[in-house]
Amino acid sequence: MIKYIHNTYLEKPGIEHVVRMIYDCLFDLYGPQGWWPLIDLHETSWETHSKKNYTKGYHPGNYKYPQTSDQQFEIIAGALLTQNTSWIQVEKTLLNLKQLDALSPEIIIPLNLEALKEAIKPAGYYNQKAICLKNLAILFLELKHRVPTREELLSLKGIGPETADSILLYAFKQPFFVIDAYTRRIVTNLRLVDEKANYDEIKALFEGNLPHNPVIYQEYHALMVEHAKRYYRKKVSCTTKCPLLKIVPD
DNA sequence: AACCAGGACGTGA
DNA sequence: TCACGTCATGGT
Repeated sequence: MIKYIHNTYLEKPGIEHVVRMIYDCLFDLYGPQGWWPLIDLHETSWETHSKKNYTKGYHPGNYKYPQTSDQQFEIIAGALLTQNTSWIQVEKTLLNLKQLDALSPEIIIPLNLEALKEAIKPAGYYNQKAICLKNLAILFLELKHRVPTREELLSLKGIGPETADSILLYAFKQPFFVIDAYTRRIVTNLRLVDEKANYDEIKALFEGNLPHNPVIYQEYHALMVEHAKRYYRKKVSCTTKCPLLKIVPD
């Protein structure tokens, strides 16, 4: 008996196995990624990090972050700032904000808008991002340590599905899988979804075939980014050499 | 010197 | 719904 389902990936047998195998393969290749990066981690946490993979800001194998309210807000800010922007530019902006002592919502909200825009400049789109960052700060305080709903985040102008999921997954450790441009390129190249699949369809591919575990979601997403940086750059991309092609059917 | 980077939004078809 | 232009800085 044949089930008719719109999404092509559901027509393929064993998709759950494929999704989990990709994770195992990437983890074997690259190891834990230590997302979300934070601009300065406590010195005491150094020993608990696997030193050899450690890059500034990342904390591979350590899933206890964020530990403070300010770290939580730093992740939220980073998720917004990195929209269509490389992380190096986001780091500059985060350091600018830190210099203004503005990496906390209480300071950002009353901060002079022009000063905020100036700090955000390295990350681009500074006019929109400055407004949005203030609105995020306001929402964050209104929450009073409650976890926001996805709808609350999406209701803010400038917060789309990926940023909302990033905030929920990395700042609040909720099981919302993040789909970014890299992840899209990989799963379409592997023919796991149709090329014109929308955000929610790709999201469902992962959420529907993995344990609803935020640690797995975090690691998986970060691994996809690392992998894509090696095989799926827009220029000089070598998608035909992607090692995952060997373990995926077809 | 174009092209791209861990997107989102407004518009018109 | 969906394709397309726009937002903007700084790397390669």
